[in-house]
Amino acid sequence: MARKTGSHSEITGPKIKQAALELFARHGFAAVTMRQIAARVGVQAGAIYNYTPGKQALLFDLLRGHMADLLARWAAEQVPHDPVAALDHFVAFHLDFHIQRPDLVFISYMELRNLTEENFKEIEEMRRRYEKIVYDMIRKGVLSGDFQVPDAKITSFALIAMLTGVVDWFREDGRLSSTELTRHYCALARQTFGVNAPA
Amino acid sequence: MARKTGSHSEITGPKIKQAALELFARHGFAAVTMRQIAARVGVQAGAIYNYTPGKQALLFDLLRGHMADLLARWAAEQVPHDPVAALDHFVAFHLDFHIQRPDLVFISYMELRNLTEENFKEIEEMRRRYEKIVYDMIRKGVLSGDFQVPDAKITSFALIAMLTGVVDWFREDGRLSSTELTRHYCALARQTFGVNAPA
DNA sequence: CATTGATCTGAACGCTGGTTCAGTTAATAT
DNA sequence: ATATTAACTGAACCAGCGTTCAGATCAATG
Repeated sequence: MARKTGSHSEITGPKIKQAALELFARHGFAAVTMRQIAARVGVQAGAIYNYTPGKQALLFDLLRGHMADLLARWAAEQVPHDPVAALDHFVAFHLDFHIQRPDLVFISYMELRNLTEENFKEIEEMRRRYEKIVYDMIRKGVLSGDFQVPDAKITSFALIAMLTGVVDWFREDGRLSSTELTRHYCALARQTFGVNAPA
Repeated sequence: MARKTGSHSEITGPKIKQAALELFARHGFAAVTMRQIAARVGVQAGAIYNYTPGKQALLFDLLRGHMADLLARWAAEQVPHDPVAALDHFVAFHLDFHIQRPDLVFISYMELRNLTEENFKEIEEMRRRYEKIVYDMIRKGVLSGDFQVPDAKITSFALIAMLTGVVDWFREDGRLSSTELTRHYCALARQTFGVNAPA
């Protein structure tokens, strides 16, 4: 053998993923060319195919990795039993996770339809698992009497939408710090859920 | 002269816009070809250029028309003076307008980055005007003491996000009628805004 | 130093894109 | 009947696409 496996590949591989991520987020999957990705890495287009079977796989890996990361991190969280504390915990977790990955969040929503049917189903399944977590959390709070919401399903969608929408405008160097952001959204979510007294 | 101006064009023109709208919404602007649009209208690709300067103009006209429609319709609304009634009114208006135009709502969010910089600015400006309407409504309610929210700006974004997110899942033939939907969201919005007694 | 094989280049392939335009068609006006 | 012209066709143009691959490169090995 000569040249240890991955002497450059350990650099080029991740650089390709990163370049693809940034370009997909900025211009959209369909509008980005393999040559643009290659140029950003400092390589010719053909070299990309040493690291991925094609453009579709590049997108799919990004989305699957993102969703897997989201689910794994939530699974590792210690969620309080008290429904109101659990809500606070979820709001903080979701905001923190998402504002740290604006590009991934963006393409995970925008580029779903550029996945093949097969790949789409896999991502959709992961997304549903996450939505179910929220739904179950709300149901528990409703049953315990801590939450008062018009409809648990609607409320789960509304919560996710209002939280995830944050990445559209939040900037680290903006008016609000991420700590203040979380505090405000915890308060807002409690109101939305009809929580009366602070826990 | 022969053949009255627009004997067919009054049919073909709108059909092109409609076909472009549906295809852009389903597959994304970048993934749709002029030939696909033409095929759906029952015409050759070249014929489209009798009605629009190009693909970019097709997208821009759809987005500008949508935003202009939104602003014009809101301007025509008789908004109650009472902040809580005004909130209900806005929620009903926004939901009604958006669930009637899921495709336009979808592309107005998804395809912004496929606009030229110039065109983007024009749409962005209209969007800001709409967001200001919501912000001003919230400020009034906060000042009158009817609303209690952690931050008016955040709350305006949160409200728009949670309402607009509805088009992602709402279906006319689903579990909820649009009337029930509106009722639930009015209740949810009131809670979110910290409104105590029903008006 | 010669060998090896992971890594990358550069050119090519077949295809499809938006757009253009000379020419055809057909409905109306005279 | 003939002239007029809006509406459309069909073919072409060129640029660019994703992908492939034979060969160049070169750091580590023996």
